[in-house]
Amino acid sequence: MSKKEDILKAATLLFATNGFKDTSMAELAHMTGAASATIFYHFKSKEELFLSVLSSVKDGILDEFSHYFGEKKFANGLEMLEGTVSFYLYLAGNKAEWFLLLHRYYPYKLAKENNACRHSLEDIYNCFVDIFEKALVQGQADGSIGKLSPRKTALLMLSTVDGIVRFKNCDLYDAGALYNELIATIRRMAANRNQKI
Amino acid sequence: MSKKEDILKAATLLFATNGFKDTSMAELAHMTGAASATIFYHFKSKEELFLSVLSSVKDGILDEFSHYFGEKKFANGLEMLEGTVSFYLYLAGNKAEWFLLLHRYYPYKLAKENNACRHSLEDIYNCFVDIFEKALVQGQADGSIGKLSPRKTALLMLSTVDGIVRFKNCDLYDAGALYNELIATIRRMAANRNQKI
DNA sequence: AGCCTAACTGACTGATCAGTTAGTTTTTAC
DNA sequence: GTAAAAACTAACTGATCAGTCAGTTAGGCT
Repeated sequence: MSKKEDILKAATLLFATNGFKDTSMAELAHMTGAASATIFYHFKSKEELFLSVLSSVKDGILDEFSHYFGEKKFANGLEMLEGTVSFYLYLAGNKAEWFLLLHRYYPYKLAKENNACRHSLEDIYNCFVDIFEKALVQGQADGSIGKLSPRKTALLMLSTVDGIVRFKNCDLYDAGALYNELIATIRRMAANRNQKI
Repeated sequence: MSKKEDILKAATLLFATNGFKDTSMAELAHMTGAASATIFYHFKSKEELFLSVLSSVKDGILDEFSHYFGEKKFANGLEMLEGTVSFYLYLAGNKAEWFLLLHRYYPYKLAKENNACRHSLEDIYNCFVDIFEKALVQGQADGSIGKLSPRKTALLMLSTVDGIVRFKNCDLYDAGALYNELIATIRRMAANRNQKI
């Protein structure tokens, strides 16, 4: 792996665990075995480094979801919905640093004045919401899911699942212990009242 | 108001909007018209100031909820549940700085090594979850809410509502536009399948 | 008045930080 | 082989920061 990639990977971890301001370029340099000037050779400023990190996280998330939903086939919309929740939780455990980063306030604050940052965040959240929405639309077509606004319900479901991930990342509550209830709740949220579920 | 209270109030706003590290004692001093040494006279360190802020936020939240639920009477558990969601959203708008602070990562990180911080956060989240749980238990008793684990469902509902508030605070999605859908979703989550809702 | 204490302050300090400069080493291309 | 370009670095800088110190001021009590 190139030194630039090393730096990006270490920076992702540091920004995720310590935040933007609490990550020092000296610390990052020491961690990667590079001189701090090397970091400024590859990334012109700390903020640009952060933007690169966020962009690579965006690429990672979009890749992961497109791979999962490219291979996996679902019997109906409700099953796709459950698959989405499961995969979101799996990813939040497997790539914890991505979600830690997204659960910090700094990216959203930066997004207010920086277009690149805003676009990365929009891509990420659109990816999340779109998949929930697709499952809901499919489920309404095949009858496994009841009548409701797909976009808004997708947002509410993302809110629920992401909230649980945040609770876990903040050490407030254990996500694993809530898994069964979460799936059951999502089913109830999507319930088609015309059939037994 | 005493200067100490002035400092605490301004610090709450600054910590909420800029975070811990990005709030400078000099800025806080200038904002309150005090010398920076005055802040250190009242609070022995920046961290202790933050703990005082968090503790006062905790007191504020506990007060607000105890007043609301002390006065208000509900016909049944389901109505209490809706009242809880509405009041949570109202408070998130009216006391935005409290929720901005709670949606930052710093408090949770500090909580891992500081008992006072951990206890404040526990008090706040127990208050939230307890009220949702109480509504669910009452609703199960009066038949307005179906059979489900009250504690876990309370957590999931808090996760949904708080997630929406976070989306709003991060400028991702508008909470107001989702209000009707949110209430409808909460009703579906709590649904008693034995009766029309 | 005199005294005590709590509230407050201006001026300072040492540490840390992001970023620069001027230069060296390594890789690439011919 | 060599020249140019890319990768890298040690040493430095100016700014900012939390926190200190040596005092001054204001108000209550006898």
